[in-house]
Amino acid sequence: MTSLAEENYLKAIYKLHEKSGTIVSTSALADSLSVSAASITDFVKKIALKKLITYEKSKGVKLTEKGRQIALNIIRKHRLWEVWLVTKLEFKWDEVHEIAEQLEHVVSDELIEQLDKHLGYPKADPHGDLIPDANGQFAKSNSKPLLNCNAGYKGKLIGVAEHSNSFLQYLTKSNLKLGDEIAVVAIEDYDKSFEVKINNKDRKLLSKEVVKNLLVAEI
Amino acid sequence: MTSLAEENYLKAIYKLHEKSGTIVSTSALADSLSVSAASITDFVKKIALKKLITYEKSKGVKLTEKGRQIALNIIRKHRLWEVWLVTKLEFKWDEVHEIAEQLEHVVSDELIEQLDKHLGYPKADPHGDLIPDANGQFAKSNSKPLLNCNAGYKGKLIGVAEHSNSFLQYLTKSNLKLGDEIAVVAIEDYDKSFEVKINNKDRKLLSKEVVKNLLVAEI
DNA sequence: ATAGTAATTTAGGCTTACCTAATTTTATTT
DNA sequence: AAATAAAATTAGGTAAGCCTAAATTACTAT
Repeated sequence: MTSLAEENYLKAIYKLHEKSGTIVSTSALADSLSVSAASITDFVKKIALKKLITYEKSKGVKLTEKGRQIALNIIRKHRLWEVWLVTKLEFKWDEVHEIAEQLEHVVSDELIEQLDKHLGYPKADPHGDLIPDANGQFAKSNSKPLLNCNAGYKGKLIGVAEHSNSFLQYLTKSNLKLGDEIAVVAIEDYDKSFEVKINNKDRKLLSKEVVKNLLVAEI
Repeated sequence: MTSLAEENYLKAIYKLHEKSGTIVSTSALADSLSVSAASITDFVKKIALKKLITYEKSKGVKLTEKGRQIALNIIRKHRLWEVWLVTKLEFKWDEVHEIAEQLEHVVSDELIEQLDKHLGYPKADPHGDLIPDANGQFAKSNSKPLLNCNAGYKGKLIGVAEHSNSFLQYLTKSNLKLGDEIAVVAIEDYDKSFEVKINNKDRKLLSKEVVKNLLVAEI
């Protein structure tokens, strides 16, 4: 029904739209999928005929509701597999992406149902990203970047806004993980670096770059 | 490195050779892969150039050691995934084949290592088929078809020689499963049907067709 | 407003893995 | 051994998903 390439295009479009909020350009897609712009134009025309996206010549593409549901299903599968890899197979959070990238394309609704059950119906993946349900519905979340918080704020680290290996490994090295309690002791006005206290114990200095990518919520 | 199609061809050649013991013919492969004979000839020439098989024009193909190792690795992955599906995800033994058929192509040595560990290093899949180790080595097995046993024989059901859904469902319906103790009470000479006793309790009549496909071993 | 640059599309091609129809080779039967 | 049937191969073609190079369209800056 939906080819591997189609699934990857739809997922990429979803993610780029999520990031920018706008119509997705040919070059953004080409970049994200590591495919030439010419190939994108070709492919995009084809899946537009299948009503998975709308395509405005020279402007870009948008997902239709049908395309969006397919993208969300892939994302659901990807995140469930990541949970499995970390909780059952002892992988680290920076080791699961490429494997989940393959597993997400396995086709079987019963498999995903049983996997979800096996994992205890998790709401988020190992990076704190919410897992949409079988209908593409997300739970509500009131997380915000730590950067937006003031001195005195106290909350829990519930996700990261950046998934690069280097960032994830930096956090691991710094002994920061999801669930940790973070209290903002002080904010340096000059460079927006944060002095924080982790789990009421360790004091740490975090750069603006870092706190921008830490997502926190009320305890 | 190895494409999906290549993996499936190598696996099919392995299985056909296992069954027949001979060189594998174009038509047997065409049949098994549901692909035209002409396509088989084409493809077989290509993978012969890659030294995965040897190809004798108009006679058939054989795996090279390299091809055999790839085939065994796919079989290893397939069987490990089947164990996972049955033991962790609560699937029935007649429901796992098509899903494992997809999962077997996921590429990650660490994944398979961790999966193997997670499952407790199983030696056999849910149908009793042995799982080769990472070097393509099988454990020894002394199973034989129940058909080859005499009246008075007592053994354990450790595998099946036929994997069709209808056979597996027949066994399930008959309340026969791996691990059951089977004692041969009598053999009807006329049609080679077996009267057996299961787990020292239920008496059952099994046709020749059935006992041919039940693999037993000493307790 | 127009030149220059960047983004996009068109045109023409390639590879992989398939196909059908025609031909050739091998096996079987009389 | 010749005739027939079955199996395998060759020849020519297709669709999917990619490519480069050239042409076009859109954006930016003076």
